[in-house]
Amino acid sequence: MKKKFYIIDAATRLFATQGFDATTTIQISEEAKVTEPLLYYHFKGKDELYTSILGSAFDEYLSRLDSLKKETKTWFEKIENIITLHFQLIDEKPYDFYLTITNYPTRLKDPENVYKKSVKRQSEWFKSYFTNCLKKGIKSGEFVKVPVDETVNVLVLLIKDILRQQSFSPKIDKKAMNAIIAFCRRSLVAK
Amino acid sequence: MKKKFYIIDAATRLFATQGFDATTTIQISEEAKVTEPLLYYHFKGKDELYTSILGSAFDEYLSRLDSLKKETKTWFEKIENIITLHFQLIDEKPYDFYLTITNYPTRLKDPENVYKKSVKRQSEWFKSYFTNCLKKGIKSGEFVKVPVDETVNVLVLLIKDILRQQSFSPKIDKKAMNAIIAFCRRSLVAK
Amino acid sequence: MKKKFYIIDAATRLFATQGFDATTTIQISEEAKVTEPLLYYHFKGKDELYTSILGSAFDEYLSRLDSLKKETKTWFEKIENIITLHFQLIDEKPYDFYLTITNYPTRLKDPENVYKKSVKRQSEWFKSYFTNCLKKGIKSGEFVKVPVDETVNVLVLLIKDILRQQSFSPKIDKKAMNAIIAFCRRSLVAK
Amino acid sequence: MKKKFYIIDAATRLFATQGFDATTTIQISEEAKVTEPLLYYHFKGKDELYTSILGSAFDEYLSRLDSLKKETKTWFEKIENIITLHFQLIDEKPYDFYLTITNYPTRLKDPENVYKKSVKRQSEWFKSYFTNCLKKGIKSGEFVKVPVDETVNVLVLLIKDILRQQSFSPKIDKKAMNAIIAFCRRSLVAK
DNA sequence: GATGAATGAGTGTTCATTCAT
DNA sequence: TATGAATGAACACTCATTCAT
Repeated sequence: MKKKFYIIDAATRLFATQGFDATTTIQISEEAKVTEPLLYYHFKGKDELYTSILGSAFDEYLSRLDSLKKETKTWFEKIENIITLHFQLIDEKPYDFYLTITNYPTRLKDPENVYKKSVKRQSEWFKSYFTNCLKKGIKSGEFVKVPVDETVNVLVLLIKDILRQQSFSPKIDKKAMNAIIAFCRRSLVAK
Repeated sequence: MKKKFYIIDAATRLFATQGFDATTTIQISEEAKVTEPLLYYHFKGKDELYTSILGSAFDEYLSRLDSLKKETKTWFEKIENIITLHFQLIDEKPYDFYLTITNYPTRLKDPENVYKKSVKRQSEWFKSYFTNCLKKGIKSGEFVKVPVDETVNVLVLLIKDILRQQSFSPKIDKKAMNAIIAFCRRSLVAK
Repeated sequence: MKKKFYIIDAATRLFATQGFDATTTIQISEEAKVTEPLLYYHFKGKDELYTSILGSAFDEYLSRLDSLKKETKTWFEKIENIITLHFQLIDEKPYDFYLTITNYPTRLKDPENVYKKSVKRQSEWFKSYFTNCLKKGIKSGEFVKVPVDETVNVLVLLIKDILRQQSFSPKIDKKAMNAIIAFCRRSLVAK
Repeated sequence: MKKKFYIIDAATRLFATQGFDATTTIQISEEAKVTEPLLYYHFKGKDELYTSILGSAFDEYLSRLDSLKKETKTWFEKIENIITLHFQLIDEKPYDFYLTITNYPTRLKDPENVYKKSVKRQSEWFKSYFTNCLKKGIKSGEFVKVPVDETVNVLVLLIKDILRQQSFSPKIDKKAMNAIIAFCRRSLVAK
């Protein structure tokens, strides 16, 4: 059972750094210090190993999103929290969370649509979260009047790039994080 | 000679949509309506075909950046132009320019460092362009006082995501474009 | 594991009869009644398969040379023994020993210099063996006075051709063997 | 027409040094400073190019054998002459004459049996030449009594090895040549 | 749980050869 | 004579996967 964990660990790292196609089952088994057939004992195949990892990553990702503080003093604090959270996530598990934003490997079979479903959930989560924030913030006068839907997209875009940009850097870059937060605050919060 | 162009065309499309590893030489030749060995007559191999395409894409990309209007009324107009340009680029040649921001395929051999050199040039271009804009704009009072280096990074991040996001959509999404521009303007331009 | 032996066996035969370049991996696998990839499970590639076979052949060859009787009544008997041994070797394993004298395939990669090292050992062995024989035999008056170094070369030449000539004949040709021995005896032994 | 000669020249050199299989038509054309299709204008293909070269080489070889002095004082002089001739041949055209003794490439098509016929002629020439020498020499008392047929084989063997051994050395090695002649003289000529 | 041995299907690449000009 | 462009057939090799134990 310990060995199963090694496999997952090695595979996650390799998939994230090299991509699905460039990672071979032999590489995974060697990196995990395990023989190749064991991989097939624990998983149906390379595809299932990937979707399994991806599924877990998305599950944790979404549950972390859900665990964000509900109560905040200002609406911008909600946006700030989400940016901060992503820097934390990447710091904890860079490879796992990076996989949630890489392109879906074209050759991967995903009969249960693990990827598709998760992406949909994630995208809906963001949309509803940011839409709510913006609408309420504008209404209360905290935010300037911005076109809600389009601005939501800009924010999602920025969030994704945090994952992409930071994934393989070792430590939280506080300056980068604060710059992004400040950039958004100036753009949204009314004087 | 016409056939060489077909090969480049097909390869660009496939590399951009499927990735380097998932694209096979036989796929390229079929898509280009050409036999496989012809690919090896015009290029040393799959690797050279890729780096050749990537090199051209970067060359055009960088020359388009250089051709941006030097004279502008305001400093923000310079930033606006660069955002607009990227929407145009993607509209013209979505596959070519998408390749400039995808991850470098780990298994690709690039003995002449086409990729590395181009990325360096591109990154230096952006850094110098945005740094100049911000410094001058702040000095003149057009922009609010922001930490220059960190804000440059935020802008670069946003630009790259325009390429990524829009690459496979057919038409320029004016609303999305204007939202990004407006988002940046509010964040930078002093009232 | 039995199948690994079949591969070696088939490869040896084919390399010896057709040469390295003219022998394809598929031919070897068919001859060995094995699938092609198995060849790559047991050996790194065609090159390593060849050098592995060549290495074993040289090892056995040199150990057989070393096992020659040390004690002989006359010095010529030593030369006679070496000629006889070569007829025996070819009779036992015609393909293996033939490989030790064929030209080194120009396209073969031999990073550990299996071939080069073995050829050097072999050539030094012959030189020292024959030089010793001739010098001692001349001193004792058994042999006529011949220029040692040059005559050594003539003898080596003759030995190699025994391997070459006999390799693909099924049985020891006693007449041919005795003719060579007699030819040498008349040329060397004093009346 | 000059270019045809370049092709033959380059091909001969490459075939001799690398072997038939390891030599590609591209290599030949590059070495000859000619384009590949020209090779097919002058010859039916790689096979015909090889057999053509081989045929010429054999023709010249056999005509040189025929041109040996008929009149000699002693019978051994005839044997001496043939050894000397081979050192000369190799000195003049090392690649051409080397090809006459390399193994016949298994994959080569030779519909007119250029190789087979030439080898037969050559072998018959040697047999008749040496048999005549030995018989006459023994009868006249110049040679010791040796078994003719077997000794002929020994001599042929030695001759072939001269070609093989010397082919890629630049200059005639007089010492080696004299050693071989002396070796044979002692073995054959009666005191 | 775990593994050494084995394989079907495919991958990038090369080669001798031909075609159109 | 001469060549740039093109191809059918084959080649060495890899990969995800399975089987027997």
